[in-house]
Amino acid sequence: MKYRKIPDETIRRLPMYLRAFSLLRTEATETISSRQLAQRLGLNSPQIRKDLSYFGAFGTRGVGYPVEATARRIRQILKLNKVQKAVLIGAGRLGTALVAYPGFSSFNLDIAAVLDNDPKKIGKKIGPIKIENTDRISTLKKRDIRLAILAVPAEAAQKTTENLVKAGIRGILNLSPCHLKPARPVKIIDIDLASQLGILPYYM
Amino acid sequence: MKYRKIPDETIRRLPMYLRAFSLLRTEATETISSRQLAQRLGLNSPQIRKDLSYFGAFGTRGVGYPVEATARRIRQILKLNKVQKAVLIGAGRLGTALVAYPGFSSFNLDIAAVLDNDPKKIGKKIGPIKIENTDRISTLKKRDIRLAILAVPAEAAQKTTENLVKAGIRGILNLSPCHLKPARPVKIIDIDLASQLGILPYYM
DNA sequence: CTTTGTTTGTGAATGTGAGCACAAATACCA
DNA sequence: TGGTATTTGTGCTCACATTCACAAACAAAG
Ligand SMILES: NC(=O)c1ccc[n+]([C@@H]2O[C@H](COP(=O)([O-])OP(=O)(O)OC[C@H]3O[C@@H](n4cnc5c(N)ncnc54)[C@H](O)[C@@H]3O)[C@@H](O)[C@H]2O)c1
Ligand SMILES: NC(=O)c1ccc[n+]([C@@H]2O[C@H](COP(=O)([O-])OP(=O)(O)OC[C@H]3O[C@@H](n4cnc5c(N)ncnc54)[C@H](O)[C@@H]3O)[C@@H](O)[C@H]2O)c1
Repeated sequence: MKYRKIPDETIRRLPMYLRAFSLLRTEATETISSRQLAQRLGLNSPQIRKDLSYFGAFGTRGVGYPVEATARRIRQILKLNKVQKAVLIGAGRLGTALVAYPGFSSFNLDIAAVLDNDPKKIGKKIGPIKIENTDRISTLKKRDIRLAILAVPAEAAQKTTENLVKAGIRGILNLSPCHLKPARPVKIIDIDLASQLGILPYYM
Repeated sequence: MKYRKIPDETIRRLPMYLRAFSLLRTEATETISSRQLAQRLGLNSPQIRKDLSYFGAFGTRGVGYPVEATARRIRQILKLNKVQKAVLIGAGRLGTALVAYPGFSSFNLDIAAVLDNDPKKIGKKIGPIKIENTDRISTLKKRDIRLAILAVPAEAAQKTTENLVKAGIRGILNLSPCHLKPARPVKIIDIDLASQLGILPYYM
């Protein structure tokens, strides 16, 4: 295929593909066709083929995609072939749920630090990991932490973002219901749970 | 404007607009221009104007949009002008965080029931609300609960979905990392937190 | 009442992504 | 070796979404 910019939507789907391929491996499946995979994921099969073909041809015609090799390739594309460390800011209700979640490790994602500004929480542990004071944000760079999960109250989100960017953070998963304006351009993914629930009644 | 189908993307943004207008009301602002609002939300101003214009003209040229009236109108469009009750299935780490979250009420969303199948949890309380056994799913219809938040392990998600649909649920916010196949067509919104975090390294 | 400045509402243009349809490639069998 | 059944990879078309650009509407001031 001649060169074309890779759609953001394709990137957005890759982790889903990766999870499916990982699961197939545990089922000892060697190959899977785009049709079968589409069936599982609720997509159209040309969608999957096109998505994967952006990164070269790694299926076999008449057979399908090799599970092991394709998983490895997707991990490589997403830069998830080595462990990526993340910091959680805000050890509140949502934050602690995330830290305890074992599902990140299958993507090679590791919440390696937790920061909060509540003196009563600092020093306490969530599982194996100790909550640190927010001022330790400046140590993130040398600890090789480049991703952040932002789970602080909305009022604190903008200021925290500025500090994160100063600390060399390159990507932020923002769970607070507000628009962040980073000083330098940084990839930000917003997840607004309440808004999402608020959409549902419209479709009833 | 002549009739045109309302884009899903427009609907997706309405809760954001609603939140912004609600906030403006607390700031005692009477009107706001699309430019100012766009600035706050990180959008383009024509985007906002077009979105709102799908539902008729309710701004004033030269002035902007009336905060109070527009908020009311958006609530009406999203069917959030009356309280919408939701059930949470799965009182685990993520589920309890959601139940405790006060931010739903500003959308008139109310988590009115919590179900789990763990005998140790049934009967316990999360804040003011008692955890019920999963078999009580059949009582949801007569309790006027039409929305569900699904926060059970992935293995249980499909079976639970089938039961929810049987129980008359019309919309599901799915937090488990798998694709659901409802027996009848029902609006499902998937939020896959781990996948979202998994996207970030690509953009570094 | 007219002029000036502002902001909406919207047709048109542009951009982006999804889905179709089919040639090319491979496996398998007779 | 030739024929049949699959399934990939991809150009093309269509659908959807965003952005532009400007006329129409309104406020305020002189
Ligand atoms: N809990 C949910 O289900 C839910 C749902 C939707 C959105 N959210 C959003 O997620 C965010 C967190 O929600 P939560 O329910 O966990 O809130 P929470 O109040 O339980 O936790 C917030 C945590 O952030 C800490 N904090 C406050 N200011 C800080 C700062 N400047 N620096 C570092 N830490 C700080 C607090 O000490 C607290 O531990 C909020 O923005 C909320 O709107 C939460
Ligand atoms: N915790 C997170 O941060 C996080 C992040 C991403 C995705 N998720 C997803 O959200 C879902 C819930 O995650 P969690 O961390 O809260 O898990 P959890 O194990 O803490 O909680 C799951 C709860 O569901 C209950 N349950 C199990 N089977 C059930 C059934 N058939 N009917 C009713 N209840 C049942 C369990 O008793 C438990 O209380 C999972 O699918 C998980 O993959 C969670």
